[in-house]
Amino acid sequence: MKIDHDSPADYSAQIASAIRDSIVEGRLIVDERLPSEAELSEQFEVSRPTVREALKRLAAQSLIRTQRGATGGAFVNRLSYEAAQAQQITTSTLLLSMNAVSFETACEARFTLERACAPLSAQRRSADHLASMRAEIHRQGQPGLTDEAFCASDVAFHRALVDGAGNPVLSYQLAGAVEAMQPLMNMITFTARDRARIIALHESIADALEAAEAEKTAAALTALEAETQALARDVFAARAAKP
Amino acid sequence: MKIDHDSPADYSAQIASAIRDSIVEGRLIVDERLPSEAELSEQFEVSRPTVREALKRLAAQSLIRTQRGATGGAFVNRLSYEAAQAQQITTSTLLLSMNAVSFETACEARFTLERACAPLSAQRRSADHLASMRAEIHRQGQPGLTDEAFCASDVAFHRALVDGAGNPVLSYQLAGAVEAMQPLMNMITFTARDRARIIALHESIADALEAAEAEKTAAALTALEAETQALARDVFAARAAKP
DNA sequence: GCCAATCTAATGTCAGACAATTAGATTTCC
DNA sequence: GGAAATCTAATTGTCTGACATTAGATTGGC
Repeated sequence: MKIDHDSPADYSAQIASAIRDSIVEGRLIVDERLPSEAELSEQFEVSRPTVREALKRLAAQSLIRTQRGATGGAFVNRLSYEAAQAQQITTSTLLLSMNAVSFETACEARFTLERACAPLSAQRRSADHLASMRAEIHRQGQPGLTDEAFCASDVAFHRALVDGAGNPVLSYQLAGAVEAMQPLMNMITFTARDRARIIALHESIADALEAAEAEKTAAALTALEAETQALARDVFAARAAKP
Repeated sequence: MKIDHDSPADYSAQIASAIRDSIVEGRLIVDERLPSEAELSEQFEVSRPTVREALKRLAAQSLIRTQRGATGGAFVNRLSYEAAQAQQITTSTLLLSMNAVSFETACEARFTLERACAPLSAQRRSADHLASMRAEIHRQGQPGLTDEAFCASDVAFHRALVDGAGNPVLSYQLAGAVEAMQPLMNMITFTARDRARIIALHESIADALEAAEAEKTAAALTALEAETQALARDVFAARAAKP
């Protein structure tokens, strides 16, 4: 492993790339220990701080973890579903907030993906998932709930729906889509009547899943999407009218 | 912005978190310039190398970019769809390769998500998307194509299908699901007969999209999923039988 | 007024040092 | 002889101070 000392790119970026490739392509396996920083700096013919910057880049992506002490060092990290989801959510949230993505587009994407889970979830959801969903529905009906808390509960409800599909890869993929919508949803003010309609739709979703009816679940999700889109249109129209 | 000098966590990690939060929560907006490294090291009361490690962590997530020169510095980066997709793909690929995810689970997730795109894609796909799909189908029929190239073309075909839905958020979300399957697909050896069956299904998908028939598209995708799963089962069974 | 040389502020890199942490080896005491 | 305490070595985390490199801003000459 060498780097190009004539390349315009930073050494630390090159080194990080080289190591990342080794991991992705399997030359470095999970839990394997990388050479110490001193050894790496010799191998790549750069100073230790430069190597360290490269390692920090990899640590930021959860590709490695570091440990201090005698038998310490940098180890190839097993990327857990948890860590991957967290990254997904951060990336998705930023993508939406920084690119003036319309509420409509994001909402469409989210509900399209959720509808995809409906058949699997109707077939496989456990009693636990149903219980979670019912609990969130109950919470959503509590008086005095802030809009933010209402949205958070909405997200929890939908994540239970997705998890019900019993496919961890699917859960991971959808985490970003569901969670990243929350900041957008938080821009909406929900009247009591709005909440009642949403809760009713949540109930019909939970009922359909309990009855293992995929079609009805998908239909209810479509209705909820329409409701959400209409709500957002009204809010944004009102805001545009009198700023 | 201060850090906790008594915390067990690395300073550089704390600093990176503090700045990341500022970006996510909108206190730092796109293209805004961060204080110089020297100023940051004063603010946080740490040395410059420590600040630099923190900045490299953020750069690894494409949250900031740095520029040298007199008016240089670190700037909040607009997270582009491209960069976000690239991250998504890396994360998804690693997640699958490191967690012994079964072919079955990954394949199910991928096709479930793709089926979700079928209605939108049938409605909105442009001539360009159809042309891309036809071109990939043609390539897949070429004799002498390696298995790897066949898989790559398969991925390109499916990405065209997803892009046809005309929702960039959806395209971004699915990029990971589609691309991360490639290494798993590459473990399969495709006989001429296998390829012919897959190509026929690709053609029926393209036909259905051209005719704007959402149901048929979804059905063809389901058939392709069944075909792929069967193929994988055979390959893995044969490999288990005589290692 | 325009162009080239210079200035300047910022990041990129280096060298060397010390502190903190931790596992394992060694020693000491019972 | 065994267990607890201590020591040692390896490694990461951090600091200081310096120099190199880059690219915009400034200034001077014509």
